[in-house]
Amino acid sequence: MEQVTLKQIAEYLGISIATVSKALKDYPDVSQKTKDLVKAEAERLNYQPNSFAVNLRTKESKTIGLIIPEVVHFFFGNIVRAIITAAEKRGYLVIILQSDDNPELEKKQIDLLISKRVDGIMISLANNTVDISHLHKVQRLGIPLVMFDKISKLVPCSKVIIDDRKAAYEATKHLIEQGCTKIAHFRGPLLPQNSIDRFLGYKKALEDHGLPYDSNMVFLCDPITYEKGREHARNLIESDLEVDGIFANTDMVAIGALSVFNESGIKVPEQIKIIGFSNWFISSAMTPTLSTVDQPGIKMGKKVFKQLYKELQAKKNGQIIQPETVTMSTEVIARKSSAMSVNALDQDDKKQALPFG
Amino acid sequence: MEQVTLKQIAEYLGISIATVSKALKDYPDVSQKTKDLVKAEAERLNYQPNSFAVNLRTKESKTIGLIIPEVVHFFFGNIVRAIITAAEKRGYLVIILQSDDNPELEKKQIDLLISKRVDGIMISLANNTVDISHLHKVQRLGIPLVMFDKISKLVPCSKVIIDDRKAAYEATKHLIEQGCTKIAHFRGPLLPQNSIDRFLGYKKALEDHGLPYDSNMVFLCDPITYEKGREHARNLIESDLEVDGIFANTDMVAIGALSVFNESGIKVPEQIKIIGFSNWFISSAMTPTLSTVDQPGIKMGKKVFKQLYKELQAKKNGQIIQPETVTMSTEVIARKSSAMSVNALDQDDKKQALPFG
DNA sequence: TTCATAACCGAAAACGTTTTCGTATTTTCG
DNA sequence: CGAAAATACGAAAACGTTTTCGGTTATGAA
Repeated sequence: MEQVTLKQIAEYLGISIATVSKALKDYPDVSQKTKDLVKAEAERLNYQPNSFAVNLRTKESKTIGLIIPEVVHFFFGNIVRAIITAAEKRGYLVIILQSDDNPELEKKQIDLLISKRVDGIMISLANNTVDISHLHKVQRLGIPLVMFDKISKLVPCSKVIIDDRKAAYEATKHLIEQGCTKIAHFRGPLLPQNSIDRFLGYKKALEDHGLPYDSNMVFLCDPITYEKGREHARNLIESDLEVDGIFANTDMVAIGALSVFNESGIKVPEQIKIIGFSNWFISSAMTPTLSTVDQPGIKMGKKVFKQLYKELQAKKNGQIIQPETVTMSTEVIARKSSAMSVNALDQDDKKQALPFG
Repeated sequence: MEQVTLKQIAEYLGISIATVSKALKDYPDVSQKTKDLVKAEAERLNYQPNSFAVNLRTKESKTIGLIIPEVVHFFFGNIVRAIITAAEKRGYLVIILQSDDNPELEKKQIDLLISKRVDGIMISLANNTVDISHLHKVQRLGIPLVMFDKISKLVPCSKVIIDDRKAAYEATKHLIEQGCTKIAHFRGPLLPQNSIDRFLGYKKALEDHGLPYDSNMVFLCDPITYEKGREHARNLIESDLEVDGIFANTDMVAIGALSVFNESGIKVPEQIKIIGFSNWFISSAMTPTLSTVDQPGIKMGKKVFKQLYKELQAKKNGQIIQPETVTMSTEVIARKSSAMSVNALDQDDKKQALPFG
């Protein structure tokens, strides 16, 4: 029932606590004989070190914190999964907190993690976080910090991101190559760097291909939801705008739009082509299948932890490490929703997102 | 940079550590004057108790563990989110581990949580967990344990589940009420109680409505994936089975089947009606929208934590608590994929057009 | 004044581990 | 054989907190 302690093993064997401790950790100044004895006894009693005491003594918890806006989100879900797995391999556990895109909450959660004395923190910012004093606090306390996806350039820490601008450029370019000349953009909120960059990439692609930019063709989705996608698709239908392509900030929005077109008898991709963003699993299950931009969640998660781990090690060894920014590459996944002709092959759809369940 | 300790506050104010500690916790044997002084100083120095020391002293970590088969899963995602939020409100943090439906891993993770000395554990079992000795170990150590969704009846702990059998019964009944008489079931793996119960509910509904049960109409989906749904839908089309309805073990499978029908020009719901299970968000975004059974993830998550919290409190007060099993209610969500045809004659014609092959 | 009582404070143990440093014993080898 | 070196072990401090219990001072009543 009660957990065994070093003391009990020591008393049983008639030796000191110190020796028991050292024997279990293979210190060189313990004879092989006592090591064997101690280990056997520890095994027999099913000894497990009391991590509270270890934490107090070693001043580390082997626990790291992760704050994300939303767990129930395909992209983040993949990242979370990858981080948990990678961390576990290195003996770290992950405490996950969800900010609900609420900067106040985010701040509180940082404080919580600090008070729990986590060894490091990984965070993807809430959409409208502007005050970043809580992150500075983390750095002031010397706690390794890695930001990903939704980052702030004002915090001098390592970051793992994708090149949203380039990705959006490629997505828009894809539509152009498929023959679109009047491309609308369903953009995300005004504040986060991501949606700004995606918007800029869209705009740049138009310019580079000699297409006019028209601000009426940009629809603001705040929040970025399925419903907003539907709403703007209806707006589009009722307006007198001529549109033959849509680049949506995220798959959710694209799917919303797609559903409206399906219901209204507007043919996708014949009458209008659509491309989303993130490559959620579900995008490959739509009818027609949704073209999108693959955002490598799993790779990113791995990288995020790897970076944090590097800094944890550096801190242990008393080294100072320079912040690094890693940019992950993305890839346009061409599916039917942006196909040039109905006959267009959908064969190279091997790049599937991971299944849900 | 370095965190402030009680000792520092004590030295600064020229009083003892004990008094500082007690002042901060409003012990009655400290004068108001010193309380004010201490609190002001603590505030000024931004004092935060060292949780390692508190843990060691109080023997609790204010941290609980959560093991689920898959984070990237709509249903679990909702549960996770609800648990995290509820836990946070009570001052608990949640360590999340993902078993990947792997019993070995599950076992290791339980050990990890035990060694981290979490105050309690919540778990949804891996699909093919049969050996439950690790759970008995948890109970032997007196760690409060709550199981949910994927449970084992062999473990005497509190459980939060849905009545899968009844839910499946209702879903099947719904199809019957919509006019289906030849209903196939895409079932889940053989082991987990969930898929057994859903299968039994399906069978019972057939019997109660005078429809014959045919084991050829039951297709095993192991694992329960989109791909399996597609695969069996194709099998169905190529077979000479007459089928006018499908009850799928989960939305993912249903969506897989739906996509095959869409591609093959088979009209849903006119030629075949489909109902899924879980009410993933995406089911409402399909074309046609997918009928399903709503599984209240958020409510369940709240309940799971509430139950665990109750047991944590009981343990603190030295009380013994009887395990409780809470059954959450589900609800059939009727959407287009199971809608009755507008024209009854039309429906009859279609029925004759079957089988597909 | 004297004693009982209340109010306030601090010494110290305890939680279980890690690690330094000192000491006792054994071994080595000229 | 004796000194130096290697080997094996333990005492004790430290991590920062909580809490018991005893002691000191102020307060009030007799």
